Amino acid sequence: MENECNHEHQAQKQRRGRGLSPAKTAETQTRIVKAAFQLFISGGFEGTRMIDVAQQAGLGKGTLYRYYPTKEALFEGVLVQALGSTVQTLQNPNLEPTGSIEEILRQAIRPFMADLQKSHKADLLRLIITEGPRFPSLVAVYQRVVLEPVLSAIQTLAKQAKARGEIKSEALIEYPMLMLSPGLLSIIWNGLFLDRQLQPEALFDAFIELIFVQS
Amino acid sequence: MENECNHEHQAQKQRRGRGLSPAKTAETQTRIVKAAFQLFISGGFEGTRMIDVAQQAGLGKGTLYRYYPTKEALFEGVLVQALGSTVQTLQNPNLEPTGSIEEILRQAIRPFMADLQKSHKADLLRLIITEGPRFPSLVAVYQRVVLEPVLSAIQTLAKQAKARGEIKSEALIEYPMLMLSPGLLSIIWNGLFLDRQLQPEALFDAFIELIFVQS
Amino acid sequence: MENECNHEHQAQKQRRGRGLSPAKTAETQTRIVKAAFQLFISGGFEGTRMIDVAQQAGLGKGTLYRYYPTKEALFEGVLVQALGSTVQTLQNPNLEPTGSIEEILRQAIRPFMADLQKSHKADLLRLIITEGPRFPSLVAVYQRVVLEPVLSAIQTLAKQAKARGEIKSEALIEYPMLMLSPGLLSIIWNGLFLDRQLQPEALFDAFIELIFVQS
Amino acid sequence: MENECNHEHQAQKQRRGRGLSPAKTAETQTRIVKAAFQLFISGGFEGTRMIDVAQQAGLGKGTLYRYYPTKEALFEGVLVQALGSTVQTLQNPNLEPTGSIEEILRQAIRPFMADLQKSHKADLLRLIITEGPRFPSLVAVYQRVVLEPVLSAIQTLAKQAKARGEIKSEALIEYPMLMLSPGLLSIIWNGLFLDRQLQPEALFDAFIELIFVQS
DNA sequence: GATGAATGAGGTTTCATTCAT
DNA sequence: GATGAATGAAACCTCATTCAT
Repeated sequence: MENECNHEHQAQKQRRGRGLSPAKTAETQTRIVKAAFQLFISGGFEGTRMIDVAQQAGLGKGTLYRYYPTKEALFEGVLVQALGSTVQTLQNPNLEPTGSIEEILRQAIRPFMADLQKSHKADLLRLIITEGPRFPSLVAVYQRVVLEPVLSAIQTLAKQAKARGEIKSEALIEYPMLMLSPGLLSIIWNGLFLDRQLQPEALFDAFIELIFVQS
Repeated sequence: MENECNHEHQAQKQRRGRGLSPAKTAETQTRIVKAAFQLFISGGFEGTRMIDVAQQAGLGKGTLYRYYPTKEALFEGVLVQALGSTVQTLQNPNLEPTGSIEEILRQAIRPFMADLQKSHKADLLRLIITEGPRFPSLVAVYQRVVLEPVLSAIQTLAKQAKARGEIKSEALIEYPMLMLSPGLLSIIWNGLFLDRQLQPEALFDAFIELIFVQS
Repeated sequence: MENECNHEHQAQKQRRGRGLSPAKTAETQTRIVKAAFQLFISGGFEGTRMIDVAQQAGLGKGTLYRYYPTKEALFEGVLVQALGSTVQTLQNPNLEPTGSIEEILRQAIRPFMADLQKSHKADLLRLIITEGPRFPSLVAVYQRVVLEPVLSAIQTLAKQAKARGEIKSEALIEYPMLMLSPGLLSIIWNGLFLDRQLQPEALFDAFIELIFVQS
Repeated sequence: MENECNHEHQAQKQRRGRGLSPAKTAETQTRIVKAAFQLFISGGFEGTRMIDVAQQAGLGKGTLYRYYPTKEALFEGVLVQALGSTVQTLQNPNLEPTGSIEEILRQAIRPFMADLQKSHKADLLRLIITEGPRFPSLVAVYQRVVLEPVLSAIQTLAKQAKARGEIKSEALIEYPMLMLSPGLLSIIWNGLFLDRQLQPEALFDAFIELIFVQS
């Protein structure tokens, strides 16, 4: 009753106070990352000004630079942070070996597709795609911690499917990334054609159907 | 103060036309577009300076501005021009109705895939993807003159395939863009992972195989 | 919340005084001055950051500002302090009236020259020379407490020398600062040409020799 | 009578025009160097803002950067230019071998001393002294093109004087820079004690008198 | 017609200083 | 008393754009 949401108010209201606080640091960090991610998403790297990030986070410019020494560092920091949650998602293998490979694929990948939109993974990916050439190290990290594991898993499944005869072609063994192409397509598509969005799950379902629903 | 040398711009070249030497102009245009395209490809919109375009084209900055009044205009002009050749490619339907849909698809789309790399269509697409949000009108043009016709054609083929029983699923009818996802994947992939390039045709072949080579 | 420990600042040390532990304070002062002097020497006024001074002194920025309210105050405080030891050195007149003026000059000034390097007087002088225009009050103090007394003493000696016939010229009476020029030269020289240092004493000796070893 | 100082007016009046001119470039260059030198003299390197230089020169910031890509480059450029005139002065040896070494020294060095003030050589020297540590390359140039030749010449004269018996001491042979110390003293002195300026020539005369007028 | 010198808004970054804890 | 997170004025530098020649 008294003022339980006291600090929340302050965060919103752009507190002019400059005091220190033992745990405020973490909150400031969070505010920065959140603001920066949002702005980088909509404006890209070049299109985002440091002062906008600061204002969006309710901070002064200088504060930003206490946490990230350059705009590049901010960008990388934000993306690496965002990448962390992606990796966490991936670490829920959740692969029940019961059922056909088709089932397993659906179970394993579809949730990720569905998650692309709800979480900001699609935005993250779009950012990496768009700004990748400027941040090769970021791309390398992404490749190592996200892409390679996923491709390996898909390849393994593809081999099983081939072994079990559920798939005739070896194409998926050689090009496991094909399985991700519907997701990629939806990300790019939705980034360009704002008035005609595609559901990644729907696209993925269609893709699976195309592959398996034959005979 | 007086204006007696009104026709001074004619003096340079042939007397006939009133405009600036049309041949020279066209060549300069070409040089600009070529230089700008190349630079936009490697540096993106923000990363390309007008003076670099001018120098690359062997011109002065002022001259560049005679042809394109702003950097935006230059970018759009360049992309629209590049788009033109894409459209030309598309207008060779070349669809021989003989053979299975699979054959037709291969015949129709695979050359385009193979062409992605050789011509600079992949680069063009990457540019549109990257800078699209900043140039919505460009995206609209691309959608209208390239994407829609292609998707329509694919859809038509997909309907035929379904009708003929060559494909069981209706997925491709609803989501014809799926047929383009291997190409898109290779474009994005090659833009990010410079040390492990994917051949669009190979990816497309694998995709077709995955769909059709069943049981 | 409660305030019963109003005297908490006493608790740290002896009960008697009310002020902040005087010993601690003095030590902190010393640390600050030492750190700041060192940094001002190598970086000049503009080139020295307050945070570096604080860190070098093992303090927080805020603490630094408790002792010196501005960077200017710190600079002046440091230099005035350093000036103090110079003055002390000067107050050992040590002028034994026995022997020639040449002897007395050597005895009186040479130790000071030799001291220039060992102590940081050369650095101090260089700082005053370099930053003087920004701190006129400092220069005035230096002029009053160091320069004038020294010049007076030299002048007195020069008059004696003239009276005794040890020097023919009256130049040194009118321009007593000439006697300091070898020291100044070495300070400036050593500040510029780090790889070819000059010993102030050697230069001073040469100067004296030049003046007196004639006939 | 008509308007002979026509262009001078424009220079003063901060011409807003942006036009190009084949020879205006040199004038702009001159304006920049002049303005920058003046400001660097009074404010030092750190104390001079690029925008002030631009305004003082009647130019926009950007124009400054067309001519000098960084503040450091501007500083070095200005000093090197100023150094040029110093070197020119030195190249009038003007040493008439008639008369005593004392005469020659007076003839050779005194004009330079007298020139220190009138031209801006004293200011130049003060700048080099003050900012030297930040611009070692500049110091090296100065050492090579100005200092070494001068010291060599002095040394040669000192040897002659010794050989002729005009000087008993070898001090000047080993430390030829002593001959410059009165000049240096006056430069430093005048920079610090604005209300009690010393004439370099007077100081130099006194110095010479001290050395030669003996017995 | 072509040119490039000139411009200045706008962006990044630094750092002296404050003050809540 | 001490601390360092927060602040924002101010400095450097870039580059799209203009226009006199």
